[in-house]
Amino acid sequence: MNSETSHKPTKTAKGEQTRALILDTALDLLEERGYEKTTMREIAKKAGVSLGNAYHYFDTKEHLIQAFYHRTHAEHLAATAPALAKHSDMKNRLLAVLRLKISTLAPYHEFAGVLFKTAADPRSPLNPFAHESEQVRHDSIKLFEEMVANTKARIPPDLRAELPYMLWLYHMGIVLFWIHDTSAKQARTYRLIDRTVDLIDKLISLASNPLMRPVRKRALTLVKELREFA
Amino acid sequence: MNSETSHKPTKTAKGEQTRALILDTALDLLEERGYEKTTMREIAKKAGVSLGNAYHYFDTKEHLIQAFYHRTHAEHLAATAPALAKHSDMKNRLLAVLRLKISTLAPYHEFAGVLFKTAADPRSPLNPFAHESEQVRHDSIKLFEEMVANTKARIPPDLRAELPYMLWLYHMGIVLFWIHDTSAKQARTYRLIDRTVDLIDKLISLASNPLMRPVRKRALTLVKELREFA
DNA sequence: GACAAGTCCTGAACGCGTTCAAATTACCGC
DNA sequence: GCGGTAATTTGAACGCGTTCAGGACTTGTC
Repeated sequence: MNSETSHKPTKTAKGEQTRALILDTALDLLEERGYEKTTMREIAKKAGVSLGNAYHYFDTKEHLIQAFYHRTHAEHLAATAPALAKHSDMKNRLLAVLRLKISTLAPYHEFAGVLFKTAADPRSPLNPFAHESEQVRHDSIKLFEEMVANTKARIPPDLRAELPYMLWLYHMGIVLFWIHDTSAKQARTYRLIDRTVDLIDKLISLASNPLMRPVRKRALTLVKELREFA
Repeated sequence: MNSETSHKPTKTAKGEQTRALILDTALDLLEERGYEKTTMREIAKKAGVSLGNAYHYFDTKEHLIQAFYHRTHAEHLAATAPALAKHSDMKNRLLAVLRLKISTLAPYHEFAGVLFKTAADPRSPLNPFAHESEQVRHDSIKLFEEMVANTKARIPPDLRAELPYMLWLYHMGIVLFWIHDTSAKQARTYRLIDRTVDLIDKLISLASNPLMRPVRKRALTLVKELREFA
């Protein structure tokens, strides 16, 4: 909650306070009613500030979503720590990280559609590859870096180097699936996670086989380019 | 142009005419100025109809995009025919299909961002997995089905059955990359196509190896579920 | 404690997508 | 032709996100 460190700072203490007030009010309303049904006028009114003032702190309505990213990411990170301490093998770690991701996001399922809608727009500052989201993206990838770094499995260095980014991309795919998943309690997403993690584990072993070196090298070059593209 | 067969028909001939007029005007303006800068008022005015009338034929501004889908898909399909006749191996076919996809879409690069933005919203009728887009999606996949069906490479039947859908998904990924690609003439996208097609060709051979059967089975079950989910 | 230089805050106004009741026009059986 | 029904068309109105000129307030300086 108090981790909103990534916005341009206000000049006075009062400003900071107002900003936080608006943001908390906004996130409450957004969670309660969804994105479209929450208006900037409502947010301002409930926060007890003028409409124009809300726009003083948040350039657009979409910018409020950036804060949402930070909040859920922080929650996810916190939830993740004990699980990572408990398991030392990558398969179980990956499983835990992904399940926690979904359970963290669960309250926002209805709202998440808009989130990804705006995120998919290349011109939006919110798209995960945009400059403005670099901080969150980096933090997010870092989680997978640590996951990979501490695992003892025999993984060739070239693969090990790109694996965090690949897993991050994979995790984005899972979230995308979850957004479209209307099954009860998002059961399908959890099932997909179980299956894909299993498969990924197998594929990593496979790709680590010396015989696979040429294909692996080629694929990794590709991933590297993709990563640098962003 | 005359292939807009997928909308609920108007009741009079005049209506059909008006609808076409609005649509053509809209697509012209959208291509010229992009999505946000084109207003419904402008479209109506240039088409010589009232604002309300435009809304009589197109429920929302986004619905105009559906027509865009149809148009570019038809163009792509037409452009694709000679290339498919020329090549009989899958690698070159896939290469041709994808390159033509990008060159067909090229004029709309700026506009395509919004297109995918709305397409990513699970509640939008335009998202490629939605019911309303079933027709276009099906047609689009059909192209890959034919591509796979006519190829003589030794591909196990289980893989062959799912390959069209997998290639379609892959092709969506390429389009997504293209949308974010700001390099001159979208050179990076073309390079990505060259590389990935090459890799995919290798991976298909690999996956066809009898030793790979267990992993392949498992992966294909997953893909099948994914496909049926949509 | 007065002044200046910001910063914070206000609310009216703009243009947009969208809706709707009512007016107009086309169609069809007689 | 004629009337009636239904489709087409209109334009005013609504609520929204966003902008902006200006007022109120804070902070630092002497």
